[in-house]
Amino acid sequence: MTYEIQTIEEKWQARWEVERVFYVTEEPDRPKFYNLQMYPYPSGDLHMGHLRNYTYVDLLTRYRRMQGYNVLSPMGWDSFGLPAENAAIKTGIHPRIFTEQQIPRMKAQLRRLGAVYDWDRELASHTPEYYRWDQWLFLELYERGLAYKKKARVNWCPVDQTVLANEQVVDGHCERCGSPVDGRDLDQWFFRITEYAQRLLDDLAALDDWPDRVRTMQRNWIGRSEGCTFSLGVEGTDHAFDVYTTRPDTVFGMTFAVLAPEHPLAEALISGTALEDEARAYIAAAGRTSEIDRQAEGDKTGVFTGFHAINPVNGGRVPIWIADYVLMGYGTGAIMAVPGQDQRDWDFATKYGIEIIRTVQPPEDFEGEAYTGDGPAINSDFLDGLQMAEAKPAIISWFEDQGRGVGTVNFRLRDWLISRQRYWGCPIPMVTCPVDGLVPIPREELPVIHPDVEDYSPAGQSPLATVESFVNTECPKCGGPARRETDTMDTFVDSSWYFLRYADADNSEEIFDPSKANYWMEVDQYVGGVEHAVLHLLYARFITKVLHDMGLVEASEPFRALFTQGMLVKDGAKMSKSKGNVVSPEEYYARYGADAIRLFEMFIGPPTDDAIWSDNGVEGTSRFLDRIWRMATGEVGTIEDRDPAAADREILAEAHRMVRNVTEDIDRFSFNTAVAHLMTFANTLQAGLRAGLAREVHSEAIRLVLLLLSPMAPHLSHELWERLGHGSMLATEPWPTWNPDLVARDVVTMVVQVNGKVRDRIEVSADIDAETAERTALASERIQEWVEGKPIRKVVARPPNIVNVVVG
RNA sequence: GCCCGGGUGGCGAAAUCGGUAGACGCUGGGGGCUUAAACCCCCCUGUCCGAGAGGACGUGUGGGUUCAAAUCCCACCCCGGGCACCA
Repeated sequence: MTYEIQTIEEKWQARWEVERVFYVTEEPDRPKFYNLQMYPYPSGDLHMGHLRNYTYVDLLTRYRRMQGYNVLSPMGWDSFGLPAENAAIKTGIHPRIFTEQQIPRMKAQLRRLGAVYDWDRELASHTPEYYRWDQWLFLELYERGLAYKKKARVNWCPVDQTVLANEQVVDGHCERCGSPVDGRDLDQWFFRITEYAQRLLDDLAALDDWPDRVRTMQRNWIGRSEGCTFSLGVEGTDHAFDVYTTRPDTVFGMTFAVLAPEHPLAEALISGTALEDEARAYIAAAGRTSEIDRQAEGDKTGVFTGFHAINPVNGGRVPIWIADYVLMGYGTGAIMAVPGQDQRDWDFATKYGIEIIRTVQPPEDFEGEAYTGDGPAINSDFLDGLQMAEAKPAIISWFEDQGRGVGTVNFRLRDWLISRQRYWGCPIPMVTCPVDGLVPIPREELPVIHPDVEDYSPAGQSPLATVESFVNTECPKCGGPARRETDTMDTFVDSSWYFLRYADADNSEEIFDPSKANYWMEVDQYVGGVEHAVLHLLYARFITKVLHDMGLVEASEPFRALFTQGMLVKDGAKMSKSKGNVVSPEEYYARYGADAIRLFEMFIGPPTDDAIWSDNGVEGTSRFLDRIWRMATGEVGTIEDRDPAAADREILAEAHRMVRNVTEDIDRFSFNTAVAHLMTFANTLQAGLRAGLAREVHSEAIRLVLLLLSPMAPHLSHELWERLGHGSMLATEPWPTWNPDLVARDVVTMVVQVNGKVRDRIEVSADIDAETAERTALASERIQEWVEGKPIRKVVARPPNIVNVVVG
């Protein structure tokens, strides 16, 4: 080893910190760049997969800094949550103690990688200084009617013993622990995200620096649909119920109607009838089944109520059924069933022998299933002959004229359930008073600190409920005895505004100073995993819009550009502690140093793709860095004190091409090819040095290499920069520019094809015109051999790159 | 089922606008340096034919458009992800 990696890395890590190179304040006259990674849970140990992501962000921080931006790159901890709590249950150690042991370890590991942050802005969501503003935010939402408590069927994780938001249920299983989720009816707190559904949908359109994939996922999750809600009367009673449909044009084909088992009318209708027992048994069975078990498509069940509804368009009698394929939580919890035009209704009708009427003309030979395609309408009276796009507005107008229905919009997005029956989260600042009902804690009493408990184990209710001194309190309104809310908030509440807090992390008077937030927001580049596409990223957009509406921040979207990095894969699985396939960086730090690891992580493949870890890849980037060191320090070839010759000037031109290529590649997040361009130039430079290189060209080439390398391999670049006598700190140097005159080529290789196959390559002047190119190509002996004896049909010349001769 | 991605050497990959397929790196092979080894340096490394010059083939499969297709169009196969009884 020609240099002491460990010593150098420690030296520069210390200097960046001591000289506060990456600590920033608002400077209104400078362009700012807010560079942010999703703040991590402080798990303690970083593996190679984490390092990849931290390196991307650090690279961008350093790159934008050199480009002259006032770069904010803060770091903090998503420190509430289940891992600390589960550790506490096992060991009895307080989650706070556990968490606060992990944080310094994580910090040390980030420093070890050479990642730089403005640590003055460090925050941790488990601290009262932070979560008092969660509570403040909750109260603001409560007062605006955006936080409310209601009894609802919720997703219950039997292992974690807590409720989950819809977004946290994946394939019917708990997103965290993977166990199957049950249904439960509980009194829970919700945030009214549905009120923002349309805005959350509309504003997606402007987020064009987000991956389409994420935008599509959010669009689907929000799930806007346009249709019609109309009322069905129940024959022989005063009852009526609303149904929602996206296909009102098929209303003439309704042959039955369905109520969800939980629909209030279901109980009212069956009560006291002959079918009562059977129907009640069905409803009870459905109630025990979770929504997940109900999702067995094709195996639909239901029970007839004995009642009929009247079709408003033609007075037809249709039976009313109760079936669990209709969900109470969407639309009106009741539907008109049109088996001819809807496959689910078709399946149900077929099973129970219900009549099927087609109201849209299916293609010839189409039978045996519902036809869901476009018109023309048939069997539909005044709609006959219309296509779907004409029939829908026509029938909606008819309903509206009759006063029986109205065009409506529905969203699949449900309100965000934020209550959690767990200890290690932010307490909800509310009390329940027997006199005054739900009463908010006054703001001046915040934060509501959660007390220590004996037992962290969840038991169907929050462990906080076992602490009498916490639960029993006074009503802030009447002073009488009252009970505190013992649920805590979903940790996604913490993470839905932390990026605003970074703008003003120490503020003890307000959640943040709007003028500071307005300087830094929006986040210019956000980096994180795609797994948050409909969780964190949707919640953060929602809360940002609420804070915008409160007048606290001008931005109505939090993240201008989003970059979702791929995962690191080993042995066919994502690198993770639970899979037992993590590669610890320690050994690699010791053998190759942080720079070689960073460079390999950048070189391994496209950053948005998953990448497969290979043990000897670091070897390659380490060799490259060693070579740079030797070339910079004059250990390779000969450096000659003379004026540059043609060969030297060509190497300088190549250096400038490297500057252009690397810059353009970093700008388009193609870090792997940026590294490749540095390697390509190193090969050129090495050949030049072996042949003998003019000193001034050597110096300039090395200067450019170090500037370009510094965001990726900062330690080695800084050390060489200093040793070569530059008095400045490399990190604060301006990013290099390239000279277009040098980059331009005088002579290029022109490819000559015959019938599309490459037959010759000719060196030509770069400004060759089409006619000369054609003449030159045809003059080539090799081309003449291929053309000989055949008529030339056509010559396509695209100077200076290609000429294609078409013969025969 | 619907909606997105993707499929290129032994491996990771590149090809930014339809214009030299395989840059760069890894692995492997040959050679140099060395008493020897490591490091380092040079050469080769898509498949097939050929002593070589060179030629044929080649980007999941089958068609098509074009002077020219990894790239565009149609159909299909496979892999990954998202949504999924949302009326």
